[in-house]
Amino acid sequence: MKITTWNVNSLTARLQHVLDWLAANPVDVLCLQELKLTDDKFPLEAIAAAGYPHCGVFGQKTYNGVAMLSRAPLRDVVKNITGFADEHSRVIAATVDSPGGEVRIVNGYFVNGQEPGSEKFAYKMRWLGGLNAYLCEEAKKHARLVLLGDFNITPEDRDSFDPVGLKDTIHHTVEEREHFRKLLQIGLCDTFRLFEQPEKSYSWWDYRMLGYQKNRGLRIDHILVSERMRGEVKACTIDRAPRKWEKPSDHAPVTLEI
DNA sequence: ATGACGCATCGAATGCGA
Repeated sequence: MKITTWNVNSLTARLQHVLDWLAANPVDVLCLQELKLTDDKFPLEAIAAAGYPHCGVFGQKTYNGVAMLSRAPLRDVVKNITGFADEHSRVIAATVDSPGGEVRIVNGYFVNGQEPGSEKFAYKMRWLGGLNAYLCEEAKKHARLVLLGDFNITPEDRDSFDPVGLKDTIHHTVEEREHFRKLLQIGLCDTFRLFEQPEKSYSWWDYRMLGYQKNRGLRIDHILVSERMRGEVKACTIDRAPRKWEKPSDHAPVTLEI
């Protein structure tokens, strides 16, 4: 079974890329972030025609918005973080059957935070606190749990192209990394690091200043799995191919194979 | 230090991303 996370930076602008990518990579579940559209504008028909008739959609105008596209039915779809009031559409969770039994998938578009010390950064910290409490409860209910999405956090220095120059800046602060570590303490593990990976592996590159061409990137899109699933993980890979296409998303898709 | 690129917004200049 394959599950993918991809921040598409507007599904309106990226629908053809999504369809092209799915045609070449027929994964079981595709989790999207930054739809930047309302539910009524979600291209259900085109996505169903591509083989994904089961969609959980939590859209929002202009910003944010997440969705889960699945070949198999989704059960118990829950939007946002239970117990944390949020104006933004940032999280969607659902249960799907897999060969190893059912899996609970939580798909998140984590808060960016803009700048340490800002009001947006304070919101990021509150949001991460809410997410952690929510996942503690989800972990109790679901032995097989996947948390994936755009975390907007580099877990370690090796996940950034310039950990020295960018020290303590957004995505690199001690506070953000502490929150990431607290997710691991629930029993989740960063599946990308279960395997040998190329040096300087990133999932996002700035549009500006030839970021991709110079591989000036960050690894901020992650797939974590619960303790129970750790032994099932066959691979976790970043697909850089669509980042080379015309008018790409600035993020690459990341795929878990179990 | 700033801006660079891209996307969205009732239509142009601005907010936001990371």
